[in-house]
Amino acid sequence: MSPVSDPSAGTRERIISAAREEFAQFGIDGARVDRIARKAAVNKAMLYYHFHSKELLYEAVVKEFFLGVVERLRSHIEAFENLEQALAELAETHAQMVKQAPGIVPILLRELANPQSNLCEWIAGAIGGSGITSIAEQRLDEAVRSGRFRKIEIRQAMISFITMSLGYHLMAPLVDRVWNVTDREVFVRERKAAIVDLFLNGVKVKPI
Amino acid sequence: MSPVSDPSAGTRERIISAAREEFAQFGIDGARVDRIARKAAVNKAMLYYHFHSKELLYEAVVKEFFLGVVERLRSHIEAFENLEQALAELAETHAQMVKQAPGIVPILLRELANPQSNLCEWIAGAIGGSGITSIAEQRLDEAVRSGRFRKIEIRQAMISFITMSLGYHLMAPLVDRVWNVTDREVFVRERKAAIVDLFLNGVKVKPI
Amino acid sequence: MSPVSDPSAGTRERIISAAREEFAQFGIDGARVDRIARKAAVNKAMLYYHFHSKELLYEAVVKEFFLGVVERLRSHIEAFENLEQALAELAETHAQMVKQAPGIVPILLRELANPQSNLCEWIAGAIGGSGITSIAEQRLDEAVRSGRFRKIEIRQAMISFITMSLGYHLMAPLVDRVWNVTDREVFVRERKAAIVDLFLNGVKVKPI
Amino acid sequence: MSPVSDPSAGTRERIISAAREEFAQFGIDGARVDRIARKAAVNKAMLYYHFHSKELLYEAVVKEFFLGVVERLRSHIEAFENLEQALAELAETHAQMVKQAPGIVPILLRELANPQSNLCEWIAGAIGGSGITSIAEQRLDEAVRSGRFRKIEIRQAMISFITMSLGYHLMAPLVDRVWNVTDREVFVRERKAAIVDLFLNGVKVKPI
DNA sequence: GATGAATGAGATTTCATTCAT
DNA sequence: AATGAATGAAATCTCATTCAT
Repeated sequence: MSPVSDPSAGTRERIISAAREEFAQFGIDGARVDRIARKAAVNKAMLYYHFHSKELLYEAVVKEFFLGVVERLRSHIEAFENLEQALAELAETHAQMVKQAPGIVPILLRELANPQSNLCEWIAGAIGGSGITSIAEQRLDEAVRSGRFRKIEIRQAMISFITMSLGYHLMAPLVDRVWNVTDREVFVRERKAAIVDLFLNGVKVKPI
Repeated sequence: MSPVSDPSAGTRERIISAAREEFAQFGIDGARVDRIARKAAVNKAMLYYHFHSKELLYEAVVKEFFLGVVERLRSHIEAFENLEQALAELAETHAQMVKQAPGIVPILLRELANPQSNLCEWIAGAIGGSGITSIAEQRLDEAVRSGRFRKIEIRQAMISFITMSLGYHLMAPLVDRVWNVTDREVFVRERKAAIVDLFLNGVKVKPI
Repeated sequence: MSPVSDPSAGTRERIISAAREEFAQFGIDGARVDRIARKAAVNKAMLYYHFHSKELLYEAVVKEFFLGVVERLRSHIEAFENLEQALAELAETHAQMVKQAPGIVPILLRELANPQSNLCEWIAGAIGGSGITSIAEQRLDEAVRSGRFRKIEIRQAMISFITMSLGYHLMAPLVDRVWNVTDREVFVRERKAAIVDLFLNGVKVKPI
Repeated sequence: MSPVSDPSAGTRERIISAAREEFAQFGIDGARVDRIARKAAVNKAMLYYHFHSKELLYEAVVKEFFLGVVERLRSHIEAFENLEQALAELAETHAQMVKQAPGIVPILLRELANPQSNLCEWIAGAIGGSGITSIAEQRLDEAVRSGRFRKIEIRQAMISFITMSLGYHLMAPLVDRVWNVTDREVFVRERKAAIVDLFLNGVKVKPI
């Protein structure tokens, strides 16, 4: 609630940062331009000087936010050649992302909920453009061709892993209550192992 | 946009139905009381007569909506003793639910996004209360004890299946674009088989 | 400045009346919605309830205003068969109109000044639709055919009379200063005779 | 909309010129300082550096504009001794002025509409100071004294001619629609003759 | 002379909610 | 149960003007 943005940062950055918080907490409709300005310690008119409208400010926030996230994802992933490690790393990255940039979860959720969202399109483009998915696809493809993995549908498999990993973080407020998860920190650590285990076992060719 | 509710239905029902649409499309903050009243073909004051406030109307809508859904879930699930069938049926039920009550997805997403939501709590209660999870838990437990399944963490396994199934529906607007899903109908059908296959393979004890 | 509208009048009427004053004094851009609401002794939101926007309120005001004026013009004119009397009556009506509905002059002036005005079109339609001009045209035509008037261009003649009569009222703030008109009341009385005299002399066939 | 002012012209001139356009189109209340600056291709602050306020800029524009116009009027008029020619020339000058400096009409109209305008006073002074009216008055006076013209009220006559000539240009958006003037160019040419004819016939002593 | 950023006051409009009937 | 009109508070956005450089 109090002004959180670094006052030495540029005005534009302070606004973006304050807006990110506000949009994360309240969504675009619930967000209040007044509050954003106050948090950013700028005159309300400055918002409009820099971003023209609440809507465009929102877009700027989301795009900047996801660009950063996607970049981090990409740089984390590509280092790994070993698929087992890569999966673990992916799950770990999801967890860290959620922890370090918590605003991204509600923002993403609300975009998923918005039937007119053109930002989903944009986000998909950013993810696709980063090459993450094609790297993953290649690795899985190799594993299947080499006979290490069963003849699974690769696309479905990728989506399964993503939903198990990221999907949990999105659904956590509900899942945690239904399954009585009390210490999320611990749970997430265990989950990382559990989903890699499930996935690999589900996918690998059985001996004999 | 046009009044959709059956005008012969009771006023209360017409309002609930119009409100469900509105809240699904716009969320609670984006929803407009005027629009709801117009869609329901009632005077705005009537809406307050029956529901006291936008907030309470929202709660009424959500609770009624989820009660129905949970009830349907439960009735579908409990019939099955065979776990393989039950999993397939669960995935199928998720798919049908999304198709027949499409408003539920955005509403759920926005509740997940709302940090102060006490409705998540309520929904979790409804799900827990329905006994679905405990039935599932028992079955998995038996399977592990009997040695058919590996010694997995049951809770994580359940969550993994749910996220693979329901999680996809929540994340579809993004996932479909990233992985270029064009015919969702077909994709969902294939997915049902894929996740049951992955799950069972991932979970079963391997033959020597 | 003080609330002038009859508080017993209907809300809509009070708003129209207050708005007429405001628009006459300040023009649409200079007008303030706050002031209109205060003058009409209504809540600002009422303006929007009844008229949707400042722009539409303005249109409503102008249309209502001119309809009244045109109607008065028409009823005054058509009584006269004698053309001399009709001209005098027209000049008199212009003078009375300006006196009794003073707001109409600035409003008309500003519409004339507005290149995008579609209200000028509308006003022209209202005038044309009232039949005033065609009555006038017929009478002049008869006078020319009968040989009482010279073979003048009727359209130019009509416009000449109108500009001499109404045009003075529009240009009065300037004309009065240039020609040092101090008592406008007297001046207007004299002018009525002067323009009828000039017009008839200018138009009539000269006795050999 | 695009910057129209000659960029090689001095800053001050560019601002004046852009402002003239803007004020002509929108009036002082509708004019936007931003737009003027953009059209003049200068920084907004520059505008304040040179003119101190929107109001003063407006005054500067109007005064410069009308000084030019009055000067042109005067130089055109005084050459003529023959009154018939002088009248024709006056009408012609009005027409040219409107064509060459079209912004002047809306500006004048809005000043006429503004009850607090002190610019009307100033314009009247400029016109009076130029001597146009006194020249005209003398000539008419001579004509009456010499017996060529009837004993008309000279002031009314002058105003009648001015309103017939200039008044048409002010009221053209309305008049053209009411009387279905489609080719204004042609109409204005014919009008010049028509009003001189009407005026002289209206004013001259009839033979016997 | 010139600029980009900043500001305060206020403009129009919106919206959940209530009142009188 | 039902309505049209009314309301207050607040929302978004605008705009003339000024400051720091």
